[in-house]
Amino acid sequence: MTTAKRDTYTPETLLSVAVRVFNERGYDGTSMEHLSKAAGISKSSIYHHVSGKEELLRRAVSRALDGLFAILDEPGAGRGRAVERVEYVTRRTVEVLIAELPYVTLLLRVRGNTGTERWAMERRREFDHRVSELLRAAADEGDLRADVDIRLATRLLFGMINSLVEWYRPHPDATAEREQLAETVAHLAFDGLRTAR
Amino acid sequence: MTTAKRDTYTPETLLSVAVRVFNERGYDGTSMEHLSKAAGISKSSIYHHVSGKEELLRRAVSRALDGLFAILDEPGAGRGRAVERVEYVTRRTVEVLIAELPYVTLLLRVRGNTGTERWAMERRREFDHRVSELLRAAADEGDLRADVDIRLATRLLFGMINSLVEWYRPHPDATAEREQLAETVAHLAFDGLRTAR
DNA sequence: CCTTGTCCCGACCGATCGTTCGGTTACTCT
DNA sequence: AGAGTAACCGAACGATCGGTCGGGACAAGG
Repeated sequence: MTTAKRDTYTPETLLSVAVRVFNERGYDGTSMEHLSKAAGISKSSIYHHVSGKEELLRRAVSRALDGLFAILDEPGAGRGRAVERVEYVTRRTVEVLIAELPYVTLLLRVRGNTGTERWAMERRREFDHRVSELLRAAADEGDLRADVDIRLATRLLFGMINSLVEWYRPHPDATAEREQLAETVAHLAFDGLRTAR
Repeated sequence: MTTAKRDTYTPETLLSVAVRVFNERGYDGTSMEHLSKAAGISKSSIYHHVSGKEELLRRAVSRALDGLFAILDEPGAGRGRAVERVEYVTRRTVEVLIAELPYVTLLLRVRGNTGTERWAMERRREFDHRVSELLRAAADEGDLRADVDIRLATRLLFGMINSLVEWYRPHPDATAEREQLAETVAHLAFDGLRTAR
């Protein structure tokens, strides 16, 4: 079963163009006219492939959310000491965020103006909550500093990771770079910036 | 010289309403109609106080930028070892970010669609660069881990700090809470999350 | 009383928004 | 060749966009 080569748009290829423009101009700042110029087809032709602007948003954030939630089902997130599971999830979150960069970028920027956006925000909160539980478990096992509030630490940790979408621009063919980035993030989060005292 | 009490809007009081709505709906997602409903005056009356939507944005991000740049002129940012200056700027950035939370929030979300937005992004990059130079100096003095790339560390540090705007909601009358938050952020960034090994 | 200026309003402007529609092109299958 | 259909288009829809305009309400000063 081979996928026939197409020189026309599919919902998926159209999505990749749309997400790029959404991230450049913001979702609300992007008109269907902008999308049609970027895709090289007329505005009305877009509606042959997708039902409208909001479906493009829904497809994009769904892809991002699926990638993130899949991390929690991986073996590394479910066995070992909690602190090791947190480190694993941290690293993998960085990797997924990079692998699906434009989609996660869009996810992290939704403001809640539409039903789709509110649904995405809720799912994202759920993911954060699952990781927060892991951090809590690691604290209970004595592997995290006792003087730091867990909810605060969770938010700062995600703040650091999620900020990647604001500045990281991947090199092509640089899987090593990606792994090292994940390593550095985890290293910084758990061991800090300062030299050992 | 006393400021006469007013029961009508000034550009400043109107700004505080506008910024709140901008942050709730996004700048592009906010119409002048939205602002007029939130302010309780008609759409056309807004133009009696400000020249238009973009002036509101410019006033808001200017206020945020002025607060941030003022940190760099404070004595604590200019004397002592570089690593201490960085810690000071980190703490003060958190404090200013909280003190001017809605304005900084708006600043951190501009996408560059208009001239005002691009100007704001450029000024913000300049601030980041100034702090990055401090980190570089601290690394040269041997006070930061040698195995971490400075530009990467700068971005992660700012990512962590700036993420505050996404979740921190200040209590009224909680200056102690604010100082402790700044302390925790600095502590986490420089000493890490893990218990001492 | 009348003027002056501040503050505000409803009505309206041209432009643009997301979306729809009727119809044309171009490829696939028989 | 002819039928069927996926892909696409220009034109237009009602709604809403940011912004303008002429004028009314009201307080202060004469």
